[in-house]
Amino acid sequence: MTQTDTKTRILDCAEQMFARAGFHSTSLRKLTQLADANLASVNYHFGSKEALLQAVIERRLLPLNKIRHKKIEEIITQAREQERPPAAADLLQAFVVPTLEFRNSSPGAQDFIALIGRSLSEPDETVRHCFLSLALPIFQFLFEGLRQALPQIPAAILLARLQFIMGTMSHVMCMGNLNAFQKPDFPEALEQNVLMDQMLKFIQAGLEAPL
Amino acid sequence: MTQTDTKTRILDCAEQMFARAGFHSTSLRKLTQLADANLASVNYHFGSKEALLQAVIERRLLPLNKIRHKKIEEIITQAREQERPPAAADLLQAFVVPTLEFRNSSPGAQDFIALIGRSLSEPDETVRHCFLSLALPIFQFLFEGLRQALPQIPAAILLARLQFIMGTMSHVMCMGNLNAFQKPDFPEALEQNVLMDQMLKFIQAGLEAPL
DNA sequence: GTCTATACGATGATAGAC
DNA sequence: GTCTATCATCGTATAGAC
Repeated sequence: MTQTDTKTRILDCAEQMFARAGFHSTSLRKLTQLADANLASVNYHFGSKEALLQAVIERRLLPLNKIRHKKIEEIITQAREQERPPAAADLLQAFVVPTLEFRNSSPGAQDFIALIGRSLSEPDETVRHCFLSLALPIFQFLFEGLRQALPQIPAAILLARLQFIMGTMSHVMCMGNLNAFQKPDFPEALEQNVLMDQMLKFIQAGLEAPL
Repeated sequence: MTQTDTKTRILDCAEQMFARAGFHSTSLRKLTQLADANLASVNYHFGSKEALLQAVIERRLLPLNKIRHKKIEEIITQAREQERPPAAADLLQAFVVPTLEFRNSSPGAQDFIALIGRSLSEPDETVRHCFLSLALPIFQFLFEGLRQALPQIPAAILLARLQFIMGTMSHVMCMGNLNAFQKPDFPEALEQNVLMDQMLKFIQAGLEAPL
């Protein structure tokens, strides 16, 4: 065993490469080379390339989801104690802010967030499912909270709006501070914190848009 | 020459397969098999797989962008004649509505819209650039219109909001009516028209969110 | 000009011997 | 755990038939 064991090194490299080049464009040869591991070690430790992806996502998403779940739960119980419905803005923040904090917690986390941001619109069924199966419970929990917060909005419409929010988020998470529209006569990209603050304002306004 | 010529058949099949399985997951062998063409014909007609993608995108995006450009221009000149700034909602509609109409114009167009929806968050640099280079001018034109419509919003923030809008749109375009969160105890997906109407309301509200 | 058949070199994931 | 072999498949190039 070296400083970090083979399995962890593979996970770290996979996270980075899957995020930056995409799952299918990442070859196990390059990956194991970068991770200073043998080509066959991926199969040994994880079983297959897809199982590696699953492991990469699980490693970070399960803890993150626990935090998000707890925060959302706090908002809901706090509101119930005060015998009022939870505020939609609070619920959104409880979901988004931990994601952002997590994202800034380590370099690998940033890659990871980009990875899951993309997973939502992944063409490949299996890859998308790999992410969705782990993410659905927290989406559902957030949705239930929002139902209480905004009972005047029909459930189907609220769900659609939640999807819009996920679209916005996943796009921002993918791009990071890299502005896709960057051109000479375009304004400079916003500072990261400001961008995230603006995103929250954007999705809050959209969520509560007039019917 | 058969009913449709080889080049068109290849374009049609590529559009469908790139959209549904992704660019890298689509092999030229399966593609040419489906298009009832020879493996080498892609290289003969287009030069390479990437050039084929470029051709697929150009074929539909150039005409669509012309329509969008014209509509946006109409809104702007109309506003100028009445010596008032254009309305942000009108500009957004001028951009979004032709996209939706186009999307419903043919089955292939639906695949195409999904394809470009995904292109915005494509990990592969070359694929993303292939789309962005064709889409940037119309983004920029829309941005200029929005600048006039909402002069009170700082340019950098407005640009960020335009990015959020593109994120929402691309997500919806990718998914189509397929609800990613579909689960037993979730509400039914909205009808297509209602979904699009809701999307417009969402992005309009987000765009004009309080600073 | 179009299309076909076939070959090439590279790379894919995986499995079995060590 | 590693090394190496294996075999499928990839995108592309080319030579020649219609």
